[in-house]
Amino acid sequence: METSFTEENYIKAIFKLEEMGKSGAVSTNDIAIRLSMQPATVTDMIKRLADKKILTYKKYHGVLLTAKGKKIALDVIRKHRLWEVFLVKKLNFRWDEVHEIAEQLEHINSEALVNKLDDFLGNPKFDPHGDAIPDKEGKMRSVNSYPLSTITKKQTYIFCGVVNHEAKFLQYLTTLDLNLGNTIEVESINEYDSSFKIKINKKRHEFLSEQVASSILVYPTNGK
Amino acid sequence: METSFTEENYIKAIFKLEEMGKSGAVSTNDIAIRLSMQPATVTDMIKRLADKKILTYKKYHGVLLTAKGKKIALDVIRKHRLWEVFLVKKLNFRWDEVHEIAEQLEHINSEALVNKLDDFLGNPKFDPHGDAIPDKEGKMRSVNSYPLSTITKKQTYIFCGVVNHEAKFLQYLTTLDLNLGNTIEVESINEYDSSFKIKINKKRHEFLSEQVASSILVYPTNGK
DNA sequence: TATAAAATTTAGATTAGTCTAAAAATTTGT
DNA sequence: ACAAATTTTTAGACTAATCTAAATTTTATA
Repeated sequence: METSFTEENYIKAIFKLEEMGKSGAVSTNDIAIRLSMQPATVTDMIKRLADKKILTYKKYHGVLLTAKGKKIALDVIRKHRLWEVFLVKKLNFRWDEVHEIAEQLEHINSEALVNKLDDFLGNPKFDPHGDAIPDKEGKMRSVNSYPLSTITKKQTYIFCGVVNHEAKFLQYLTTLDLNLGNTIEVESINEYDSSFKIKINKKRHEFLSEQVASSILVYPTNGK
Repeated sequence: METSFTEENYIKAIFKLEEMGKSGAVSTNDIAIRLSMQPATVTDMIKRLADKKILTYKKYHGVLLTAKGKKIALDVIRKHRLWEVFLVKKLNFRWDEVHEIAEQLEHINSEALVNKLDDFLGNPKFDPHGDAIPDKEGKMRSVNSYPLSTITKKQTYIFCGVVNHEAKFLQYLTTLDLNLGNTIEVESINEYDSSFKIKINKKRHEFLSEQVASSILVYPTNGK
């Protein structure tokens, strides 16, 4: 019934790959790459997870989480994101410092703890990177947001999340003083290199490369 | 350099046994009993810890922690006790509920986290059971307290700690509404069964068996 | 559509942490 | 001080999680 630290990391990785891949089974290789592990190791583990009914596995054809597997993944993600809120809001960590610590805290096993933590934090719906926090049942808000790089209309958007959680990237946004919830007014899009000229919070003008724009999620100020 | 979850539990157990035993090496058997493990398993582990210079080991003659081993133990104890304060003061857990959760949290590895947690809690000196919290350097307050059962003088004492951390025992104290910091006035001591008649906070009269009195730590209100 | 390339699995090995049973060393009780 | 009891260690085995190398299956391409 219990899942080990290691198993939880596999389950989380598979959950994220399923989300990204949109439809279709998740391959052994993709899991191996995501976890920096050898494919042979992954084969062993997915056999064990299949025995535990956490996923379905067809030899040479990848895996899919069962409902049970998805629930475990969502529980771990819930804990990860709540702990990130705690670290930023209560302990004053920066948003680029919390990921590694939350990777440890997410495996602490106590239903009472996660629920009391949730209440203590005021039942937040989003973590410091703008990711939605699943509730006890695994349900979470779905926000219609898009990478800034896919935007073509020159209008005003709200910066509501990041795709990339690397410290270097987050620190770069901090140097721009670009924070979650800020408005981003698209002033022009460079056809040649797909870079953006924007105005942040109706005040400062900034330049964003395509690389940066593709890691920034926004939604339009009007429709949402 | 890093210590595993399992190693940390051995180190902590040995530290506590050294404290209890007062002088002399800690035996394989005592460690095995404390950790509910087979002596053969303990022998294996202490060999590994000796290789890592965490303790000194002489075959058939038990172990003693090195300075390095003691520092690791104190770091784990510091984390355990700070997390207990967090659970009780911030998340409203009862003092009888926090031990198991803190047993997990104490192994989270992040110096920044423990130090920020310490500050967030206001740098507490004692945990919810009255145990002193080591600081960054491993130093902690030493309080001259004694089990109530060793008291012979009929005077007023302060209830400042418990020896026994079992939930059942703590819950019993809660039903008596006997809390850390309360005054305990010793009214009489039964010679026959060593039980105590006391007055709590100058208000309520209660009866404590020798068994309970031996798990309660007090210090006199005048001298300390 | 046959074959080369890529992905996946199998086989065999390693380490940490655990066990039981047997052997060895120490301690204890006359 | 020696035999019995107790404690500790050794030997051999197991599981979870990992690896490398070789074999197999699938996929892509010419």
